[in-house]
Amino acid sequence: MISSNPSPLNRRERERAARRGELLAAAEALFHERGYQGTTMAALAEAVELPLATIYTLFPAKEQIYFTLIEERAADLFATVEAASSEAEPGLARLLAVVERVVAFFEDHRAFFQLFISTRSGFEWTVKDDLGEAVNRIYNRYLDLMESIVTEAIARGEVKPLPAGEITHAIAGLMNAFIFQWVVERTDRPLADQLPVLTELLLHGVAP
Amino acid sequence: MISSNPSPLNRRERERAARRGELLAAAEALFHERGYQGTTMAALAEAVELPLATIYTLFPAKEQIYFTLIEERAADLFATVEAASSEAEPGLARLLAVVERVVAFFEDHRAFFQLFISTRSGFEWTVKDDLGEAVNRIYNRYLDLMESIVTEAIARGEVKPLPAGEITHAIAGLMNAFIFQWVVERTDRPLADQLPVLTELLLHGVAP
Amino acid sequence: MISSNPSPLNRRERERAARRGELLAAAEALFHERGYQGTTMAALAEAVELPLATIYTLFPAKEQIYFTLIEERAADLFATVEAASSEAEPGLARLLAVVERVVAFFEDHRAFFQLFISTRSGFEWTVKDDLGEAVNRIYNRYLDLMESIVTEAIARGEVKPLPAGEITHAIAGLMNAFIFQWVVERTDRPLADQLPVLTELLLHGVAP
Amino acid sequence: MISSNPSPLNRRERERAARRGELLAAAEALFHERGYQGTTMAALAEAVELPLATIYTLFPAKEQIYFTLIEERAADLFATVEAASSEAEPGLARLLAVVERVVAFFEDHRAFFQLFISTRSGFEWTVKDDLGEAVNRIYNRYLDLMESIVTEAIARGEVKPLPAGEITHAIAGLMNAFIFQWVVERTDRPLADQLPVLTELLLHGVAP
DNA sequence: TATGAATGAGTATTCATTCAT
DNA sequence: GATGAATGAATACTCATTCAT
Repeated sequence: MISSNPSPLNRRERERAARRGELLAAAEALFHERGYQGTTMAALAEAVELPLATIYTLFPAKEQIYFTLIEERAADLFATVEAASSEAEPGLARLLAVVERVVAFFEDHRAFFQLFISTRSGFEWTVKDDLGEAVNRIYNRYLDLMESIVTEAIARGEVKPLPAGEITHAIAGLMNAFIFQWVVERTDRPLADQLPVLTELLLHGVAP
Repeated sequence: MISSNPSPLNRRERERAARRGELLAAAEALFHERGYQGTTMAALAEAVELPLATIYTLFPAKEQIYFTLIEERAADLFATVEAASSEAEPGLARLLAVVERVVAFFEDHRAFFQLFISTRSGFEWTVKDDLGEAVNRIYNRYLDLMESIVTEAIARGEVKPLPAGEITHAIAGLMNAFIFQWVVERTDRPLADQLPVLTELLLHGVAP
Repeated sequence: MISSNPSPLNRRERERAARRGELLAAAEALFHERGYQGTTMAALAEAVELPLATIYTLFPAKEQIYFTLIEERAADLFATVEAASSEAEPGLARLLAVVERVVAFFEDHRAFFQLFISTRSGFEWTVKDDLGEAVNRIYNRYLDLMESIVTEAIARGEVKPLPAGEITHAIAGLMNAFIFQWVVERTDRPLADQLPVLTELLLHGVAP
Repeated sequence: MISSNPSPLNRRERERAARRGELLAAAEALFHERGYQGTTMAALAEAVELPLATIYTLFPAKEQIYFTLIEERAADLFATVEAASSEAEPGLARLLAVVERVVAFFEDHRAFFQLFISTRSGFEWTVKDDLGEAVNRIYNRYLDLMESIVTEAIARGEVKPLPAGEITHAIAGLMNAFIFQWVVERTDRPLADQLPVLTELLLHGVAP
C-alpha cells in the first residue's frame, strides 16, 4: 500500500500549485500598484523570486495572468454571494444579506475591487477585446445572480415593481459608489460602518 | 463693453488654439478607442495631421494631453451643472435638475464618460500619482458642488438628514451606474428614458 | 540461418536504433520544411512523439542531429555511387553510369538534396565551422570518388586531358544545376527525362 | 541664385544615403560571416556604429535589409550582364562575353555570391516565403536574360538546337560550380584563370 | 517657431539545453 | 536510463521624447 494520502497531488504538483498561487498574489499587488501595462514580466518574476522563463511554464502570456487573476477572485466573490444567498430567506432579506456580504468581501479585497472595476471600465482593453469581453461576461454573471434575487423580491412584493435589470444596476452602482469612495480614501474606518446608510438609501431613497 | 481690440489673439495665436482643440478632439477619440497606453504619439500626430514634433510645442508630454483633455471636458461638465443649479430653485428641485443635466451631458459625451470613469478608477495612474491625484481633485470639486446642493436640501427638510457626503456619493454612484450600463450596452435607446426610474429609486429606494 | 547469436543488439538497443532512425526521418522532413533555425527541438520531439529530454539521450545537440542526418544520407549516396562505379566498365562508361545513378538517387531524395546543397553553400554554418567543415569533407569525398573515375577516363583517352579536378567540378555543377531546377520547380515530370540533354551537354557542350 | 549645385540631394539626404550604404555593406559582411539568423540587429548596429533604433529609420525590418542587399547587388550584376550583352555581337560571342563578365563580377563580389546562392537554395526561407520568392524572381530575371541570348545563338546556328531553358541552366550551373569551388577554396589564384577550361567544357564538353 | 529625423531604454516572448526525480 | 519541468541568455522591434536645422 503506497499511501493512504487522499491527496491527488504529489509533491511536484503541490509545489507547482503553490507557485502559481504566489505568482497570482504578486501579480495582484503589482497590477494594483502599477497597472497592467506598467507591470513588466521581469518585475513580476523578481517579485515572486522565480526565473522569468519559469513564469511562462505557469502561464502562456501576461494577459492570461491578468485574466486568471480576475477570474479566480471573481469566483471567490460568486461563492460568497451564493452562500449568502442560500443562507438567507428569499426576498428582500436575501437581497440585503447579499449586499452585506459583497461589501464585506471587498472590504477584504481592496486590490481586487480596483482591478475589477478598472477592467470593467474597459479603458485599456478596447483593442484586445477578448479579455475585456471575458471580464464583462464575469461581471454579467454576477449581475445575473443579483437580478434573480431582485426578481424574486419583486414577485414577493418586497421590492417595487420596476424593471429588475434597472434595479439591479442601481443596487450595484450604489454599492460600488460606497466601496469605491472607501477604497480611494484609504481610510481605516471599517467599510461596514456605512452599511446602515447604504441600506437606508437603497431601501427608501433620499426623500425624508 | 468687451473690447475695441479686434481680438486679443493674433493670427498665430488663433491658429495655435485651433490646433490645440483639434489635437484634444483627436486624442479623445483615440484614447477612447485604444486606451492611453495603446495610443501612440505617432498615431495621434497622424490623426491630427500635425508633425509629431509639433505636438510637443503644444503639450510637453503625452500625459499632459490626457490630463488637459479630462480637465477641459470636466470644466464643461461643471459649467453645465452650475447653470442647472443656478436656474433651478434651491433644495430638492435643484438636486433633481442637476441630476437631469448630468445625465444629459454624458449622453452627449460618451467617450469622455468612459475616460473620466476609467481614470478615476485609477488603475493606470497609481504610480504617476500626479495625474491620478489631479483627476481626483477634479472629481472632488464636482462632488463638492453636488454636496453643497444636498446640504441645502437637507437644511430645507427636503432630503433625509443623513451625512451629506454619503448621500452625495450615493447619488453619484446611482447616476454612474445608469450611465455606465448605457455606455457599455452601446444602445440607441436614449439614456434620458431611464431618468424616471433613476429618480424614483433615488428618492424612494427599492422598497414598495 | 541468420544467427543463433542472441543478437548483437538486445531489445533495448534495437529500440534505441529504431527511435534514432525515426528521429532522423522526422528531422529531415522538418529541416527541409522549416530550415534549421526554424525547426525547434520541441517541434521535433512532437513530430517523433518522443519526450524532448529523451532526444538528448540520442543526440547531444541539435547540430549533431543535422550533421548525422547529412552524414548518413551521404553515406547512402556513396554506396550508390560506388555500386554504380563497380558495376560499370572503367572509363567514360563508368562516369556516365555514375551520373545516371546520382541523378536517380536525388530524384528519390529531394529533401536531402536541398539540405545537402544548402549546407554546402555554408551560409548558416560559417561560424560554427565544425559542421560546415565536416559537411565539406563529406562532399569532397564524393568529389574525390568522381575525380578518380574522371582521371581513369582521361588516362584511357575517353575524356579530354584537362585537369581532372576541374572536369569533376564541371560535371558536378552540371548535375546539380539540373537537379536543383527540378527540385525548385516541384514538377511531376521525372528528372530522368532530362538525362539525355544533360549527357549531351556534358559530353559535347553547347556548340553545334 | 541659390545654387548651381546639380545635386537633388541636400546634405541631410546625402548623409542618410551614405549611412544606408554603410549599413548595407556591414550587413553584407555580417550575413556572409554569420548567416542571417546568426546576425543580430544589435551586432549590425555596433558594426555600423549607429544606435539600434536608428537602423529602424532606414529599414523597417531585418528581413528588408537582407532583401534590399540582395536586390541591389543583383541589380549591379544585371547592369554588368546587360552591358556585356549589348557590347558584344549577338550569338555565341555574346554568350561567351556574358559568361566572362559574370565570372569577373563574382570574382569581385565573393560575399554576395555566397548570399545569393545560399538564399536561392532557400533552406532558411521556406517559411517566410515572401523573401525566398522575391529572391527567386530576381534569379529568374537573370536566367531569362541569359536564355534570350541562348535562344538567339541557337537561332543563328551557333549553339545546338536543344531546349534553350535547359542549356541556360547548364551554363549557369557550370559557372556556379566554378565560382563556388573558387569561393570555398578561398584561394588567391584568380578565378579568371579557369575561364579557358570553363569555356572549353561549355562549348565542347568532356569528350575528346 | 516648427519639424524631420534620431535615439535611449525598454519588453514580451522564445528555445536549446540541463536537472531532479 | 528516461523524462517532466525548469531556466539562462537572447532578440527583434517599439515609442516617448529630444535635437539639429
